[in-house]
Amino acid sequence: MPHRKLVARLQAVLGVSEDDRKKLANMPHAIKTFANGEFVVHQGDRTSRCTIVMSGFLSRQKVLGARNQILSFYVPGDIPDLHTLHLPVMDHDLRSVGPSTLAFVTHSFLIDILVKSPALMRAFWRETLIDAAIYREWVGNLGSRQAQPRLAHLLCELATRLGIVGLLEQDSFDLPFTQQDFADALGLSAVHINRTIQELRRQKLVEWEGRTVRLLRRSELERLAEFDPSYLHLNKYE
Amino acid sequence: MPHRKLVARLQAVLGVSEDDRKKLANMPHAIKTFANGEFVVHQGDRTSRCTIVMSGFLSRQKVLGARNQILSFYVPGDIPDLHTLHLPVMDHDLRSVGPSTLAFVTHSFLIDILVKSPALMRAFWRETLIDAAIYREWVGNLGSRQAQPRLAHLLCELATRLGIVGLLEQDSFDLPFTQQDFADALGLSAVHINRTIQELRRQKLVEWEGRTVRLLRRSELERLAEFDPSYLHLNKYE
DNA sequence: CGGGGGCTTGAAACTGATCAAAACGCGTGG
DNA sequence: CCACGCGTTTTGATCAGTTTCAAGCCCCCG
Repeated sequence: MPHRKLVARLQAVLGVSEDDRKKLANMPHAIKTFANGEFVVHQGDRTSRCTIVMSGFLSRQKVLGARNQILSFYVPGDIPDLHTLHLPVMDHDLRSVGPSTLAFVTHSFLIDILVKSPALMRAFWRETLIDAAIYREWVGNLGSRQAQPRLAHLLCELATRLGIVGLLEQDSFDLPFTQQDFADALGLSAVHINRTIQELRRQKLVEWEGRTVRLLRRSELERLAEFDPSYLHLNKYE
Repeated sequence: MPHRKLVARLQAVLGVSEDDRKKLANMPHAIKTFANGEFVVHQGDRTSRCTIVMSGFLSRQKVLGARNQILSFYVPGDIPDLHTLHLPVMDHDLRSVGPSTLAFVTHSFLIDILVKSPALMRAFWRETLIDAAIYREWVGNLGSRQAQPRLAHLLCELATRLGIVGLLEQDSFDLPFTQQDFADALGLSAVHINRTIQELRRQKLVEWEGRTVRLLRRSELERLAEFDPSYLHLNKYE
């Protein structure tokens, strides 16, 4: 059952019936692995299938002038292009950060099961709304915080989202991101990201060696980042 | 028929049948006017109705540290809190910028007509997806452009969105926004917004007196802003 | 006529960018 | 097993864009 993480997420986010759970578990799908940096979908593509992240990470990005702006990250269990159900032309790229394994499900199949199950429709719509809430939070993060709290906020978000799908161990997680990736996501230069990380290390708020990040004194870090997870709408009634 | 602008928008965005159009036109609703700066909904409120902007402007905002970050603007025809259908707890404030007239429609009524009309469901879901696409664009705008193109991009977006609902005359439009509002939206200081406006004026890219903005040499301005309206998904098949 | 909010201006301070180079680490091929 | 090479991280120095603070101005509204 390859969609375990997706099903787990949908359940965490909104009660899904036993019947619907079966439908999800038995979705016809194609599986493909992607190498680091490989494009999954290009800006301007018209697509007729959705992507489910099974392992690894994706970034949504857009080339703006000289920059490669990252608009969001996706973790296992996410459906980064669920919106293509109703907006089939991609207005940005989807790219693998580190190696990843993805499942593809056709729009027609999804539409079919959504039409038959209002609860599932609601759950999927809700997923796209939470995606939007995350962008909103990023707008606030980029618009109003300086480098240190800005980076801290992203780390808190990633930790929380990874926690939902069981990829967090004692506030520690593996990320295939380079410092340049953080720079691209946060609107800062790679050099400044480096110095900001060092500052977080110096303050004993994170351990960060290679691709492994551990949040120390997480509540302290969340205070610094003004992180309030309510925008992730983890409670299925909110 | 108070929802003319909304109906016009939904038609522009996705074909809606004659029957559905009637349903929309006859929605039971309450109308209320708001003064400049008045709050429509507060962060944390649990709401059971949606708001349609009939005239004026709303801003979605959140207090972050010392800043009052504006996350988006809404123009006539928009439904700024459509997402509360599935995420009833607001994670930010909704506030009138200048005086506005708003219509309120209950969730229960909307759910009812959406369940009965898949086309309408699709149209509304799509609206929330376009809302998300706008946030994405803002993330890119804040993360990768400096003051002048950043402001120019926002102006181009507002002009385009106002154009859809017929509030643009020869690239000229009225905005009740102060320079501080632009600062709050763009993550810049009011002083710098002021200097940036002056620079745009000096380059004869805008006329900007009081509350009236006119875009001169719009294509030039769009080039400066790297503005590509495709993210607004005005074409109903994209 | 007075008051106040918004706009404008100037000067100084600061955050983060840029440029450049060195150090590090890791996989590959010899 | 070592040497090479390339991408990433780190460091230093200088530079640029933007903020902050402060004051003055303008204009509309009461």
